[in-house]
Amino acid sequence: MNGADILQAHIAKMVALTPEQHAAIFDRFTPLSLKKGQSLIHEGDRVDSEYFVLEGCLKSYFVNDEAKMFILQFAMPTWWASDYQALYSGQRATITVDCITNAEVLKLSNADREALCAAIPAVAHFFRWRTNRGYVALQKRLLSFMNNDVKIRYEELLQQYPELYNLVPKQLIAAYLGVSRETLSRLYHP
Amino acid sequence: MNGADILQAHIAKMVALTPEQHAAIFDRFTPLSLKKGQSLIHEGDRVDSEYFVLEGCLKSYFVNDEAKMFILQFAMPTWWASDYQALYSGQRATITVDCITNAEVLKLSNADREALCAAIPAVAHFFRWRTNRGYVALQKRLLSFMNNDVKIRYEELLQQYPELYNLVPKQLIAAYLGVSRETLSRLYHP
DNA sequence: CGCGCGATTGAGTAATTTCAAATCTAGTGG
DNA sequence: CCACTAGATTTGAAATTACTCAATCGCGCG
Repeated sequence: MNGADILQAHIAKMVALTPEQHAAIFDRFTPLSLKKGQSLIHEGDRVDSEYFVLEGCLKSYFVNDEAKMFILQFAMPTWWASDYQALYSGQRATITVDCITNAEVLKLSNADREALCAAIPAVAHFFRWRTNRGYVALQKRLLSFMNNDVKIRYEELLQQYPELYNLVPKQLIAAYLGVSRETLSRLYHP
Repeated sequence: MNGADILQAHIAKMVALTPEQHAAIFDRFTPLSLKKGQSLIHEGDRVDSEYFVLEGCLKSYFVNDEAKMFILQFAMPTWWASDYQALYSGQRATITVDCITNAEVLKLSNADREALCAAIPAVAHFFRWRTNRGYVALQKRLLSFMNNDVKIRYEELLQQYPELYNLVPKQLIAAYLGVSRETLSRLYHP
C-alpha cells in the first residue's frame, strides 16, 4: 500500500471525503524517506511541520540536564509526531524526534494543515478528532504512570505494540516507562 | 463578570466572532450552580457533556481498586473538564468530576458542540485549538512526572495556581502529584 | 467541651537508583 | 570462518527514596 492510500484509509476512518478531496489533501503532504538515526526535529529547532508515519518507527523524546532521556512517544505507522508545543506556539523545540528504524513519513506544514482545515471543514473535524484521541491516550498513560507499577506498564506497552519487543532496544523501552534500564532488566531476570 | 462574558472573552482570545455568533454559542450552554462536594460525572455514568468552569474549582480523578485517588486535573476558571474518553467513545465513565468548592459552570453537550462546530467553522477551530492546548499541557505534566522529583512538581503546580495552596486540602495536592500525603507533608517539615 | 478531619511525625519496609563490572550479541574486516 | 569491537544487556551491592502503618497533633464547628 502506498502513502496516499495509507493516509486516505487513516482519514476515511473518521470522516467521509470524495476521492478529489483525498487527492487535494495528499497534495499538501511531502513524502520523506528516512534512515535509521536521522532526526526530523532537534532540540532548539524552529518547528513548522508535523509528520505522519507510513512505515518504520520514530521516537519523540526529551533530554534533561543530566543527559537522561525520556521518551514521550514511539510513533508507529498511522501515528503523528512533532513537538506540538513548539509547533503551536512558535517557540523553539524542547524535544527531539528521530528514527529508530528506517522510515517513510509524510510531512505536513502548519500552514498547509490550516489551509486544508479552512478549505474542507471535514478535515478540521478530522484533526480535532485526532488530537482528542491523542489527549485521551496521553491521559491514560499518565494514569497508568501514577497507578501501576513498571511491570504492568511494560505489559500494557507490549500488548499495544507487540512489535516493539524486538524492534527497539530495551533501554528505550525503559526511557518510555520512566525507569532505569537495570530495573527493567531485573523485571524479567529476577 | 457574568457567564456569557467570561465565555466570550475566553473564545475571543483565540478566534474572532461577531456578537451574534457569541450569543448563538452561549445559547447552547446550560449554566449550573453547584455546591461543594456535588458531582458532575461519576464513575460508571454515561457522559454526554463537558463543562466550562466560570467560578470555583473542580477536580477530575480516578479511583483504583484499593480506593486510592489520582487527580487528573484541578479545573479552575476558564478550564474545561469532563471524562473525555467516555464523552468521545460513548463508553461509561471511568473518572469522576466533582466540586472542591461551590462552583458556577457552563454545561455543553457533545451534540451542541458538534452543531456549533458545523455551523461556525471558527468554533471548530477554537475547539481544535483548545484540545491542542490541553494536549501540550498534559504532555508537559507527563514529562515533569518522569523528570522532576515531587518537590519541583509541587512548586510548579503552586506557581501555576497559587490559589490552590489554601483552596484545596494538601491530600488532594498529593493525589495530583502522585505521592502519599505523608511524603508531601515531609517536604516542608523536614 | 469534644468530635472529626486534616496534617504531621516516627519507625520499619519495600522498591528503585546509582555505580561498577561482567556478559552477551550483531556486524565488520581480515 | 574467526577475531574483534561497540553497543546493549545483565548482575551485584550499597545507598537513597518513598511507602505503609500507626500514633499524635491542631483546629474549627456544633
